Amino acid sequence: MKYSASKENYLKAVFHLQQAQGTVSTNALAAAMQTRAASVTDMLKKLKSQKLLQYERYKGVKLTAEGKRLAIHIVRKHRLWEYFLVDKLGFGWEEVHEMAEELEHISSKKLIDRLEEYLGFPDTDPHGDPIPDNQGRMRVSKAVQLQELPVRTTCIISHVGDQSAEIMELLNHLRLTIGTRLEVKRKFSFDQSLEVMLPDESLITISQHLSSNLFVKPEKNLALSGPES
Amino acid sequence: MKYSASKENYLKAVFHLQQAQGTVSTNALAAAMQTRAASVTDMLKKLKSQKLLQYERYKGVKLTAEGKRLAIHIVRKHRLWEYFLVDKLGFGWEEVHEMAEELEHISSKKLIDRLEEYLGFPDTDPHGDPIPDNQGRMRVSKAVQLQELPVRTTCIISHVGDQSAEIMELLNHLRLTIGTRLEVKRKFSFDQSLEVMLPDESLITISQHLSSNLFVKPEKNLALSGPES
DNA sequence: AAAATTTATTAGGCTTGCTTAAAATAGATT
DNA sequence: AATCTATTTTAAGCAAGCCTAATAAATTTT
Repeated sequence: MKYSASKENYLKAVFHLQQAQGTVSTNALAAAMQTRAASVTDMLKKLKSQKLLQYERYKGVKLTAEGKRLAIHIVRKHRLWEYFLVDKLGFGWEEVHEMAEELEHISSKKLIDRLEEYLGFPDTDPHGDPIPDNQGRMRVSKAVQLQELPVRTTCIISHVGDQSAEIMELLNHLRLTIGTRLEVKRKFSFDQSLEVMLPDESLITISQHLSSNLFVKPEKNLALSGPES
Repeated sequence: MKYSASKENYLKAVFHLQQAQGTVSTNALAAAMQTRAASVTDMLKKLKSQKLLQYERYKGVKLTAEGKRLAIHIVRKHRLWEYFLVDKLGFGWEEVHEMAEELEHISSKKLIDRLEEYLGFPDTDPHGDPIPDNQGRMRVSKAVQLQELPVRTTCIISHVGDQSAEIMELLNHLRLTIGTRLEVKRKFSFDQSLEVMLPDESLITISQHLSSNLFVKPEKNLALSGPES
């Protein structure tokens, strides 16, 4: 069965929102889809009648197994195309999101499987997000928010929560990319900002807003190993 | 300015039809678009109001300069994606048309220019049709219909007029591909069929219907050079 | 040239995905 | 518990792109 680009976008948005929230509200969806709550209610009824999600008036929404399967497949397409654009066509990781928003709706399953093979079965997209395999299995990322790390921890940036051009502009300016190694030096309780050290030993300050969007893999801290093994 | 996939498809269809016919009738368009004449009339009014084509009721239709520019750009995208699918992803030339019908509507101009570069600025798509450059210039093919060649001429298949799966099935069966060298051995006036010789010296018969869809580049006949140099 | 036929257009209606404005429900406040 | 407020739904309507049926114009036949 084929679904419209609009329906696919709703499924994808519910999928992403329910990662965080469990069940998704009409207003949250309207914000994510840049549309009005009334439009969302309309669409939820249609998607419910197609058994792609569970929906009770005034009670929010959750994907069914089938809805989730479809959503993951769209995420897979999005991330594989992003990888293609960066790795093969030489785009910057900050400029590929919009193009991938269109390419993710290309329907051929065979095409996306061949593309994955051509790209060498990459694990993650250029933003560090995991790429689901053709069975919908996604390697779970053990990344945590930079915000949550204690002082003196070393870590590596593994992905970026927000995908906006604005955050990309800031990250480029600070010379932060996927794979950059950081050490948390200080935390300021006043505004929850962090001071971190880059590989070249320079120090920069990161706002709470930014650090909550930076996901990192903690690195075993060689300098001081804690009490646990 | 961005146009819907449907509008782009109409422009492309008018472009292809007016190559042959000069001015295009409503019914011809309806057949090409697999829709009804009434729907075509509706759409022609919209495209006219956007100055993409010249249209007078009951008098058929022609693209304006701007409409033609857009149509060529869509053809460019279609053919570059086809080339990508065959050359990079390893699809057969007979299976890529449908996928390219979707991919041709991806809007980013930068993407298609980068893709062209990545592919090495190919001249023709896998069907032998010329790929317009990013200024819309198309290398004019000097190909003629196989049908029109005189007996004893040698030629090379350069492209295929029809893009259907049916013609592909037949060509695969006869082992005819772009680049195959042929010599016209006999012409039968009864049904306009041809007997041609393949590189392995085998002889096959080609119907008028097929030979009018096979475009060839005449090769200078080395065996017997005619009176003209 | 009138009649018959083909071709094209108009009229009215459907679905999808969106909108605004009004009404209903849920959740919070007193 | 009653009221207020925020959230959500319903109602009505619009544009795009399609449909069928009816009508009009052009073309062919007689």
